[in-house]
Amino acid sequence: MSADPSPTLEDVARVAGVSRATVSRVINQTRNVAPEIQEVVRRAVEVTGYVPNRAARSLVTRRSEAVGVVVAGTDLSDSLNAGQFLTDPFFGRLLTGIIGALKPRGIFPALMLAENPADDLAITAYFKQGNADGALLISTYPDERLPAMLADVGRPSVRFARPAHPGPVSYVDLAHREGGRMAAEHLASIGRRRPVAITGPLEIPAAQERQAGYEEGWARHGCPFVPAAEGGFTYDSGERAMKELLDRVPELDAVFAASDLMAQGAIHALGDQGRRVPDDVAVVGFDDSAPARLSRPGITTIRQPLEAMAAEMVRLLLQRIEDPSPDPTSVIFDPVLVLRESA
Amino acid sequence: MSADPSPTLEDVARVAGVSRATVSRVINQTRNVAPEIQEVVRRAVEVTGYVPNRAARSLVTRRSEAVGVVVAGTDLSDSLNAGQFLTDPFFGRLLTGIIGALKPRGIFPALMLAENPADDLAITAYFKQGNADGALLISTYPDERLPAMLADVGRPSVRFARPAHPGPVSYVDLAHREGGRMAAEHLASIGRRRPVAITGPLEIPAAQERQAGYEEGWARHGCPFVPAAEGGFTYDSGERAMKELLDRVPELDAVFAASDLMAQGAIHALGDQGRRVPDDVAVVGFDDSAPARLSRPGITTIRQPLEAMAAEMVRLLLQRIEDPSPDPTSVIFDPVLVLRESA
DNA sequence: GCTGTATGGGAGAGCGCTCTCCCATGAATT
DNA sequence: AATTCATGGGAGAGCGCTCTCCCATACAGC
Repeated sequence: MSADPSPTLEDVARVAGVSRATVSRVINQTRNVAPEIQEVVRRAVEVTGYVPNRAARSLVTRRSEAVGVVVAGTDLSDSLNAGQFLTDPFFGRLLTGIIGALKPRGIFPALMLAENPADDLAITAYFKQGNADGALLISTYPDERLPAMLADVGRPSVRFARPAHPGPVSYVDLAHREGGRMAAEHLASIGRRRPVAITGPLEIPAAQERQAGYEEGWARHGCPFVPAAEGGFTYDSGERAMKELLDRVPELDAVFAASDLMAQGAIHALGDQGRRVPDDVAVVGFDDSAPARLSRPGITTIRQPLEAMAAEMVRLLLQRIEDPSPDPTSVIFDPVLVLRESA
Repeated sequence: MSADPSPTLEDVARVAGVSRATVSRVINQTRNVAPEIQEVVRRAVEVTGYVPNRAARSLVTRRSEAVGVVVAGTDLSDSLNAGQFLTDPFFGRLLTGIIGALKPRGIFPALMLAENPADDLAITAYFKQGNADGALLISTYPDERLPAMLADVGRPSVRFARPAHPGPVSYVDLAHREGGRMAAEHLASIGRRRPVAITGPLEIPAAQERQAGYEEGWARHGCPFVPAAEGGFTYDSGERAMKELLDRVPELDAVFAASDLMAQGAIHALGDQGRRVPDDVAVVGFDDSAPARLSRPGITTIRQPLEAMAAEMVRLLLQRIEDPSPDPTSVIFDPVLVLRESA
């Protein structure tokens, strides 16, 4: 069963009675080969159990047929934090989407965590060695170094979320502003009039835009000012922000939290103060992550089509690997309002 | 900055004024080289920005210096489920541990999901092509096919958790029985006398052993029979099992749930019935995952040292890649009781 | 008939490394 | 002084592919 010296093209050629070149042509469908010879070759491949040697092929094609998924962002150097990031449902959906989109090409992505500048260097070296042809970057915080470093070693990258500053990187993003607007629209449509907001970290463009859209939406409904507290996307920060807002705006009846986790924290804080959700206060989250689906009450939220976005990232990257000449491009996806119990 | 034609060994040799072989020796520290020449070579590497070409090296060494992490288990074909598995905190900790242990070697693991037999084939082909030297297998359910398939193509694998049937695979596991025993011991030590259990799926060896240990522990404390309900490791199944047990054994005062998620579900069910935790009923979970830490009350649990286990998996795999001749080995880790509020 | 042109196959160079030989040198042994 | 031997360097083969040439054949057009 296990042929120790793995068969080579030469072996297949001998069995098929043709030259190495012909076998290569059949396998790569790179030029016309007479149908009957194709058949013979294919049978020989079958018989020998031949599988092309990736290293040999890569050596001449200068392609590894591999891609890397780089997870960057907050300092993950304490393992707890890193574990939590990998654990983030948001990330899980994205990664699953990436793996699924890569599977038909027989590619399995290499996973890397970029926690500090030393990691950036190691990752760049990894790409330069030719271990992977391109990178998919996922980072919660705008990260400018890697795309440029990778571009320097001739490796294209596609980023999830728009970078803070334009660079040599394509990206896929959500229409965050539109998402915020949808949240306001929905809350207004169910008769709420005293909105507040729990924003994400405002140095993140996405957090800014969600908030801007939300405010814009309320402005249209005659509510020019929306009290807001800044959170950090986490459960605890949502809880804290909610407490603060309850102090500042006791009469509030609607909350938009820029992440489901913060929405969950907010709902907890509301419960502690005896406010019922959604009767007293309606809550809308963002992401449509597991907490939104599973917690009680289920959280009405703005869904990011992460699987589709992941597939698009893959498509963009493979395209740029194929032909690096065109400029980086970006694709923006529309969010979807998902109704549950909280609003 | 970006040298389009990446420098080769030849280039470095020319700059250093030595032969290709000498440069190779310095880089790989493979034979004695005069210190002053080493210095010259190292400077030449610096100057040229040389990085060895992985493909060329792999072609001759027949090593890819890559490893794969294969996530197998329940049918993940619906993306929801798969996303959830990647999302599992258990998995996140393990994966983080693996990545961390691999990092010093400059290896970034390729992530693969094995959802069905076709995937097994694709994964095996991937390894046979020489894309990776060995596999780390993580599956919640005993999976027999892959280790043998990989062994057939000459790739060692290390599994997380003991396989149902012995095979050509090393593994790392927890002393589950001991964990169950610890849970019983602790519950008995705080004066509980009416224990019940929510087990994991009993076709899983680990679930069986946790339960066996738990029963053994109680037997020592004069409680030969422990009512049990089977769950599926999930939140919902824990809630359901708890309800069933409350019906069957209304006087219960202690619960051991074979996963933190089930413990969380159980606590929820207990709350619905007006039972206070831990005053009326003490609850012990298993894993020490995020839910155990973050939920209220915090769940007293049996911790798996997943990071250490992941590091050991990596160690075992690299060792077997280095020298495949010795038989597969296994390493068993001891669990740790983590005290929180629930018991 | 001869040339022109597809069509399909083979020969062989060469991708960038590693590693086995082999050789030059100088120190140690006799 | 002659021989052995350890030490450190170079030459060059070859890993398994791809791909550019080149050539043989078949068939069309004149």
